[in-house]
Amino acid sequence: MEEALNDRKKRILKAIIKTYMETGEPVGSRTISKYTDLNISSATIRNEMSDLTDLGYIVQPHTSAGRIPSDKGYRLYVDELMKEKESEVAELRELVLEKTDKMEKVLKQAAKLLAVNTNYATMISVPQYSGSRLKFIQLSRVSDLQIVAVVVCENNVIRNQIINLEDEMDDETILKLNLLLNTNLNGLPIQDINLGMIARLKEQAGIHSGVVATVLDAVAATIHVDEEDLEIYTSGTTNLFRYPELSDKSKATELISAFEEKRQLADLVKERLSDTSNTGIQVYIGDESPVETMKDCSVVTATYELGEGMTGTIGIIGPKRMDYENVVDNLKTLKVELDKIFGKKLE
Amino acid sequence: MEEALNDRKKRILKAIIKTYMETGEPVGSRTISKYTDLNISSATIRNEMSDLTDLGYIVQPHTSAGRIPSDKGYRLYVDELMKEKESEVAELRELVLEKTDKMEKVLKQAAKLLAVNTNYATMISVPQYSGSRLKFIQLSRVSDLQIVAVVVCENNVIRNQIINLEDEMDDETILKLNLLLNTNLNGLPIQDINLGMIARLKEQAGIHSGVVATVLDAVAATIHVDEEDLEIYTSGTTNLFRYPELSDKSKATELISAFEEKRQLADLVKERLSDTSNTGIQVYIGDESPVETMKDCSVVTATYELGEGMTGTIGIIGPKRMDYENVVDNLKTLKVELDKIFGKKLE
DNA sequence: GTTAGCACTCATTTCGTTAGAGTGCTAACA
DNA sequence: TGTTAGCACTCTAACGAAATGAGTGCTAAC
Repeated sequence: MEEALNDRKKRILKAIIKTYMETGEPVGSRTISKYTDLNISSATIRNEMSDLTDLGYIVQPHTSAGRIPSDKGYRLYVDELMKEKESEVAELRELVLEKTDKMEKVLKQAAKLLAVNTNYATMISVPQYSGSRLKFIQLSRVSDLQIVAVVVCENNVIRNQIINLEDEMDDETILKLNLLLNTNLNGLPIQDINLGMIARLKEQAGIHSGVVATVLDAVAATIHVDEEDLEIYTSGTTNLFRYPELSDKSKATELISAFEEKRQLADLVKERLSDTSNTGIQVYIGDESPVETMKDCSVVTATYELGEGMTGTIGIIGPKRMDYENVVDNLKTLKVELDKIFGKKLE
Repeated sequence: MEEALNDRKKRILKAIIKTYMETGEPVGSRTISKYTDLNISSATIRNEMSDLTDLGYIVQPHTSAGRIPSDKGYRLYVDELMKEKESEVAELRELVLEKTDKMEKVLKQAAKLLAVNTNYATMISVPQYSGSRLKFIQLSRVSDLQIVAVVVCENNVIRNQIINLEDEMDDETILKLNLLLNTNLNGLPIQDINLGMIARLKEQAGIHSGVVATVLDAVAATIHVDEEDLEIYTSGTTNLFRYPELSDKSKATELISAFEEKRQLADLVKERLSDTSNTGIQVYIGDESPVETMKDCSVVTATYELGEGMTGTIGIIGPKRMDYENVVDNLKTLKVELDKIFGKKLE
């Protein structure tokens, strides 16, 4: 029974899905019969539809209603039927991203653009900089009892933190500390700078160990960003209201909360990062989604890179009947666009 | 006709408002008649209600429905009736804010807490640091063609930016620039560091004017944050779904969008900042709101300070029938709590 | 001034009916 | 054997009439 569908069945399935994508209503045999390409009577369509139902590609909400695609149906569409068409469509709207210095702004804008272009909800995660190497550390005195630690990574991400001291620290000590930190840490991958490493440095610092310990701890904290701190921008969440199948109160509440809280979105990002095998774009349909809340949606994600192992995730969340072609195309162009922007200068 | 209401009318109005706050349904004379405190028959109540309707404190959605408070009614409640009760209620839930170093985290958490405590939507703006003074600037070389500018303000807010150079810059020049910047700018209020000032500095720099100009511009940009950049955290937007009068699709969409876009929330913050006269907490009922989108809501805002003229705004947005006492109390305690945290150490 | 009583209004609910979309099956046709 | 026309059947959505009931306003009596 898991044999490949014959051509006609595929064409009918495709017609059903396309129609359902537009209308959001169950589609009946007569509608498909009038569908341009195929000249088959509704009765024949009915027979085929009956088969497709048995095979699990479409379902009937109730007797005497039309059919709607099942997850399995969408899956086939995304894997096979859609690709056939891909070359035909093309013609992408151009994504005009302002060239601005601030990565943050670019990303916010990208999310917004994507939302406007697709009419779905979008998210984009700020790249994590694990894997990147440390380029430069500098401690500077700001006032008597405060120094500021500035950490620059190879990919030009900057972190900083004010360190409050118990006792004053003379300029010479600060200079020494700077030297110590830079000679020992520069060029090291961020994740190698762990507690053990810091402990060894503390020993080397020797004399001033008291104050130095404070400073080193602070530096370590500065370098290591909390997992929790994963930043995510979202846009177009209210687009979800456009789709009746998602906009009843309880579903909408759950979804919008997910977008506001962002914690669940972070799971999407993690899922994406751990999935190394991939060409770049991943489609989750319904239950396939790594996020429980989105089991009535489809989620399409892409990763973008900006060198040195910094990867971010873009996600589009919409109804299962989302326009997969358009979404995938948009993601592809956005990926290219982001590469162009971030390939040159960062932040 | 604008005479003060007699005591009984006030008590009845208060009873109507309190009841409506709980139920969200128009309240009838019989309901009020059974209301504990007052022993008056429903017929009498009807007469009084008729008067209150004429005076504009309550309205009738349609003949043969109960009454609901008008904006004017709520206003009276907030200004007079509520205060009477305030002392009775008190007993605030304690707001437990984790003591963390990151201002950002504290604020996010505060918004969330407030949302959970009140069941309304909340926002909190990251304090702008206009008015603060410059404490320290440091340029450091990061690589051959890059230097990083770190700017620290008196309130310990740190900004930084990578500056890409056209030509190499020797250590001595960087040292000189550091000196130049610090001697000229330290202690100056941020807003005084404008283009004119920068132009003068450029002249002083003399020889290397080419490169120096780039650097100075970058520093200026670093210091001056866009008005647009006002950061706002929100929480509990989906709480708005709890109130039927706000959760029909079009209203909900508009409101949730407002919270996502944040631009409109920024108007709230601005309104708040320009309003100097105030004791701290402001209640906008319905049309009084500075934000058009929220004309069906009530908005309660408070400002919190963290020294050096840095002020942020907290806002609670809910239905007109919000529990004003509780909201105001919560805001008051949160203000105190934020003062406690930020009074000592920042960011 | 307060209250009981009553007629009246109007939104909401209920329930039966209808209309229509769509199916499944059978029988005929190529 | 695959395709099609035709028809009975199913089930939802839409409609409308009637019942319900909450609430008012007014009048008359206390």
